Amino acid sequence: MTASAPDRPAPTRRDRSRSATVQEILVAARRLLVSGGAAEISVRVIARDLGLTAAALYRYFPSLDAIVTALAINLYDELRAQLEQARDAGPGHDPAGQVTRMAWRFRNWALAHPAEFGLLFGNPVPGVQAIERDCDGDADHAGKRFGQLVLACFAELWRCGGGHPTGDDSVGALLTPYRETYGDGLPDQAVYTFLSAWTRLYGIVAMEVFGHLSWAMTDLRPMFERELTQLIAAATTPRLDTAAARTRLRTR
Amino acid sequence: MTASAPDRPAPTRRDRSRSATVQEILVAARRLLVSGGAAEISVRVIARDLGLTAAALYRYFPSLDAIVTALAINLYDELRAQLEQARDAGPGHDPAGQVTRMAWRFRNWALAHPAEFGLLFGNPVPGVQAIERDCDGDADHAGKRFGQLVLACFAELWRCGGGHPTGDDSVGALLTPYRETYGDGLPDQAVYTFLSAWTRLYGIVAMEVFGHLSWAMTDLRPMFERELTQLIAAATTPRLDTAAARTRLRTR
DNA sequence: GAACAATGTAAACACCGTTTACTAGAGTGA
DNA sequence: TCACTCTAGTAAACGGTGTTTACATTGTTC
Repeated sequence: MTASAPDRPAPTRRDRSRSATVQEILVAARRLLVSGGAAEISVRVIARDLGLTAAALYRYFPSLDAIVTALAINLYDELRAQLEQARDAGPGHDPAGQVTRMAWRFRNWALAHPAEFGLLFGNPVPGVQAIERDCDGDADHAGKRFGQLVLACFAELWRCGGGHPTGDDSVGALLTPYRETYGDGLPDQAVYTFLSAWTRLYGIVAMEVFGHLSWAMTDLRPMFERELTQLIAAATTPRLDTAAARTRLRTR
Repeated sequence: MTASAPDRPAPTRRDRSRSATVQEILVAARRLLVSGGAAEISVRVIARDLGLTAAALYRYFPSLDAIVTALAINLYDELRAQLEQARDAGPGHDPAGQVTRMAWRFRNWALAHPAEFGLLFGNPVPGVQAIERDCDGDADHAGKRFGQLVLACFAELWRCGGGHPTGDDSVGALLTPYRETYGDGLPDQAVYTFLSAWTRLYGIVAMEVFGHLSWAMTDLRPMFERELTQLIAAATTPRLDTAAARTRLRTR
């Protein structure tokens, strides 16, 4: 991140001091994010926290948006590390357990860090959109890497569950962005099922974190749990849910 | 909204001029919202648009947040009107068709008005949170009225579909906020199924509007369609999905 | 030690939300 | 009609923001 050349040019004392300051800036930025949302992040307040002038921060970041961007990348990394840890916190080859643990870890992280979740997965913010814009086609895209992490486990679950391709492959055409990055190692149906599952879980977590369902429900944990077990089942024995629903509709 | 007393005191010429200015303010605020998100809404820019001084706006709204709040209420009303129109744009008694049309209208409105959707259903914004805070327990709560509108049709669909209560009523305890406002005219299972359906559709729409799935998928319309047909089926013949999934899990 | 890049500052610019004091004018009751 | 009140507007100010500029200082390096 800090070293630009592929052959590390022996980080000097100033380099270390510099990256330490960068980290201090991001820590202060996160404190502001937590205290009152992304709008609260301010160059002058961060500078005050570090005992600096606002103008000094421009030696480290070209703009406020760049600070928000760097913070968002950090948060993506943190969340990804959380999921990796959850994935590896169980027995050897157990894709169902891995996916389950990762899903729960995601929900727990989101509820414990609502402001951070809002920055990454809520309303688009200029600094966060920049991540997706500037890294187009790059495998280093934070959102892609995050999706890829979960998808890898889900794919293993799909394979072990004996996922057969169904006759319905109408979704294939929609997956071109995915194909461009990850190729065609997985059947359309597997990728689609994963994206549908991810969307369902995201919806529940977002509803809960944003409080948009608080007028009706106190706790969305049971809903998350049901959805999750259903999704694991759908991944191991695919087609059952959708095929049943379609048959049911046709016979009405 | 403008008249405070229950017996209208004959709106004078000044009253009309006043509410016209209020509307102008909200129109300008919406233009800013559309142009670049909620953060773009600014007292001074609105005033400039109307040919006024910034201070003049404080004769109409006590703060910028209050303007955002009023705008959000307006948007809720607009969306509600859209859904009502979609509901009534079909044959007489057809709850399944009504719910389907409302769902599609919701998605279309969200995609056509991403900034507005973001204000209402995205990251919590101070001015929008105020709606939910100040109207606590009040039936005039915008979010509640919105939910109630869809729920009414869904409930009719549930009744006509021969919805039976299942043995699983563990979700009842979670619905206390709902019960406090709407009483117990509907079985727990019906309310829960509705909330689950609403959450699923919300997740898909939010993913698409916010662009969080653009790295993998171009168009979430087919996903929305599948989810919707599944949900209609689940409402008319409940228990089938969850019961099947649970049995499937148990026999693994 | 001299040259040089990195890091900091102070000051300014153009914005922002909000408050205050003040004024022109419309509406109203005697 | 006159006097009074209330409304809707203004200008000016206060403290806040992101950002740029010119300048000073410090640390590294030859």
